[in-house]
Amino acid sequence: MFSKSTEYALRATIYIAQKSSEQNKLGINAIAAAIDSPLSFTAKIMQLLSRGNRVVSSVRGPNGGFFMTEKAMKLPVRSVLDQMGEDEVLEKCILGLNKCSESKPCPMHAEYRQIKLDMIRLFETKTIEQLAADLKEGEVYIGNKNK
Amino acid sequence: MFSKSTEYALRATIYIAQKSSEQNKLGINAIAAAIDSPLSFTAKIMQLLSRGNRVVSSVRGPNGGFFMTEKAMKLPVRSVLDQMGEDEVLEKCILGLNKCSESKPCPMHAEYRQIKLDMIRLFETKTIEQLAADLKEGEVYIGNKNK
DNA sequence: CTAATTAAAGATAAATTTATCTTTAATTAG
DNA sequence: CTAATTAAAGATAAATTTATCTTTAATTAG
Ligand code: FES
Ligand code: FES
Repeated sequence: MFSKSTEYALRATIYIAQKSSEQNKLGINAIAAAIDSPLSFTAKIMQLLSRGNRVVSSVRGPNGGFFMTEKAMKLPVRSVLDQMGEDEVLEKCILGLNKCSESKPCPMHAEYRQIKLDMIRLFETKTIEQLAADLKEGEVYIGNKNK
Repeated sequence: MFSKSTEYALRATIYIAQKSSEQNKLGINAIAAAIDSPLSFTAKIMQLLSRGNRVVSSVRGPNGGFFMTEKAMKLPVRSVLDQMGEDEVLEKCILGLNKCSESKPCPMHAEYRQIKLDMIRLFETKTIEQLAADLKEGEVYIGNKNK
């Protein structure tokens, strides 16, 4: 479905939303360890994810790190896709035609249509904050280690 | 969602199902032109797709080419994924955890669960033949050119 | 101001996917 | 049997994605 970059970005965002605040920032080491992702690659992804401080915010220097504002946590999960430049990914034709449309549909379009709409609705209505809350409950996992 | 290889494989299969028969085989040129895919790459994909003659069948030499048996056309679309070695793709965790499961779910699992089941059901119940029938009606497109 | 700390930026590298091209094998028509 | 035709197999190459490493810039504590 998503690229590794986007997967890590989603996991990192949810983790930061749950663990950090402007007073308590998270370093890249803590993030990569928690979401079980390659350190340097995750650092690269965090650059994209925090660019413009729209979704995740970052500060350099001692006591610096990554965090999210209360406002950013209320954004839909889709914002992470947008920030990563993957905003088209949910709209694509499942058979790879250049464009998914009602007027020139592929053979799977009619059946796939509702699934696609459900997917878009999920990403547009669910907020980062809501996912972070589930993580806080401890009933859900963000890495493979399940420490 | 799928790799380019799998997208071309799905499109090629549906096209072959609609246009070919054991008496009327399709050459690789005709297939690539119809589904609007790169010729040589498609040839490679057709090798995988026809290996074992499970989904698509192939015959070499004059009047050779690709075709599908009546029986193969009744297979679920999922068989194409299996044949391409992409049989795990529908089962994956949307956040990229090693394993999607009820016992160690990711933060999106609960909401994604139904979408995933819908997707699996679509690929397991819809047959290649059914998709080909829609294509025959001309209400549906398998390439970008829409000739 | 200086040293320490942290992310940003940039340069590469490794791995994978996508794509192309050439040679071989099978099959058929004549 | 021979020539023609077609896919299979194999060797590369190009492009993209994933990953790593080094240098730079920002920021803070002292
Ligand atoms: S056109 Fe293929 S999914 Fe909509
Ligand atoms: S565990 Fe992530 S989708 Fe099931």
